[in-house]
Amino acid sequence: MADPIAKTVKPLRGGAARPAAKRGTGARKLVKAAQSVGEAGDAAAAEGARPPGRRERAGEARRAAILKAALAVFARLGPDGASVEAIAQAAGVSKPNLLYYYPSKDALYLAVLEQGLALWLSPLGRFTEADDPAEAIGALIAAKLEMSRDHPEVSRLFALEMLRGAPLLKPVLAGPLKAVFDAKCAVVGAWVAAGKLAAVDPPHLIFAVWALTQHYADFAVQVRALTGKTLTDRAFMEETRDAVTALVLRGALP
Amino acid sequence: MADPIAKTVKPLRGGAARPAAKRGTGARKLVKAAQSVGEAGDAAAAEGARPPGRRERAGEARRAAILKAALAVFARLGPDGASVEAIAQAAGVSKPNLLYYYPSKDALYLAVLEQGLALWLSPLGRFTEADDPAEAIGALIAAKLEMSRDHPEVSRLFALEMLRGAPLLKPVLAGPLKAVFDAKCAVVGAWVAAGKLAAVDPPHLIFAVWALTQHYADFAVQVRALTGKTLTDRAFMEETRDAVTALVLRGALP
DNA sequence: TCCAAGTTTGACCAAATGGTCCAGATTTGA
DNA sequence: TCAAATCTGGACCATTTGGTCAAACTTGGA
Repeated sequence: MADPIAKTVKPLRGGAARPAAKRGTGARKLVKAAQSVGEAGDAAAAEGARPPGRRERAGEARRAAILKAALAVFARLGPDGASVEAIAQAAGVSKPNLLYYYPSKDALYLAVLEQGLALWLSPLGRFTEADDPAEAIGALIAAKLEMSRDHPEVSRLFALEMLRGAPLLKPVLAGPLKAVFDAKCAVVGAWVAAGKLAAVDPPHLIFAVWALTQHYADFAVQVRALTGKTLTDRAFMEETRDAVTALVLRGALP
Repeated sequence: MADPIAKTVKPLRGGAARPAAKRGTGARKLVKAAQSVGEAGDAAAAEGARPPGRRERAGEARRAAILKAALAVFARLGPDGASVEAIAQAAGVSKPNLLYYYPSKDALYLAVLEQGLALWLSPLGRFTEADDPAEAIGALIAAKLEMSRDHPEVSRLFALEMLRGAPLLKPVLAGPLKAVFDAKCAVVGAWVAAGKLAAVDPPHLIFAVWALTQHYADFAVQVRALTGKTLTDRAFMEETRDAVTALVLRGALP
């Protein structure tokens, strides 16, 4: 895939009308998705609020199945290694049918990325200066680790994007993510100033939490090879959470 | 690339003799490379110790150029996204010429991996029970961070491999790496038992060092987007080293 | 100088793959 | 019940790409 964005923007082919799915294009779409993280779900309710017929529901299910399969395949093989055919097969759908719902591989990839974005960003939730640092940081670590356990493919997908140099994500990083990041850095800074935290460097503290928690998803194979355990193992999950939390808190508390 | 190993093992084509380059095949090769990490360099000296003529040297240079270009391209685009043509171009060589030195894309990929392996494994150097924990851990962190600064592509390449599920590396992980890992865990365990270290969980401590240091190479785009800095920035490098070291040591020392 | 071995490349080939067409099946709404 | 709208998938196409071939070009040594 050369330039996902450029190829995605193209005239619709003449035939039958397509299910409404492409609002916004390329990276802009991702930024928009990222910004609406905290907002209310955009489910029905908005415009044409007619009850979904059997057909519509089936279509939505198919679309979801495709998206799910695509996430799995993209996260494992990467956007280049994954073939449309393979994704279609994994979703139990014919290739042309997949292309009916998502007009191109790039569009599909973008959709997968978009879908994962909210989930990916969510753990850096809303903790404020007023919160207790130990509790807030502990909660963040727990949330990120659960994310690594329950949605490792999402973590891997974004890791993959980072490794490629984040061609699609850069706007998100520089925009919405930076905004949240700066805000959280400020909170940490305030904690430090208030003497609630040792003199840690806020950005590095946040990087540390990310790195420590994502490691168990992105490098799961290595972790498994070396310890024989996975986060799905209840005991290992708790052990990991305790170890990471202890490390960070002991390192950050006064 | 479906199965790098299977495709690599194939009869040499009938024509001219190939430069001796393929000893061992596929994953076995990688394990061998990993095992010989500490050993002396296998430069000349061995068999035919005649002085290298101009031609031979030129060939070796070309081979090195190809390997270097391949590392860069593979690390950025992944083994599937990288085309032989692109690598050849980056190396300033024609495609058939590249294929002359490395009989297939898979073989080249394997060679790149093999080359990086020693470097990748080396930082987990030789620290023993007798060493001072703070010093040893500090040195490890420093070494890994330098690695992230000076050879980020290597780090990314291996991260990529992990994300794909380490099809080629699994034997290395389960073999040589696990051996070193277990040994180092034992050392950490001994430190804990001797009261030189708090009651940390050895595997998680090591994972922590890996995760914290590799993050700055693998997620360099994100770090740059959020802080505007890179490890190549001297001040940022030191700041990072201090932050990571402080975090780990404060978390691990009694 | 001449030759055999090694090196380089333009032209080509076959497979894989993203994407298109179209004809037929299925729903939906009137 | 019927026509319009929407789905579905087999056949097909163009491009990309890993890899091959044969012919031309270097180079080191007898």
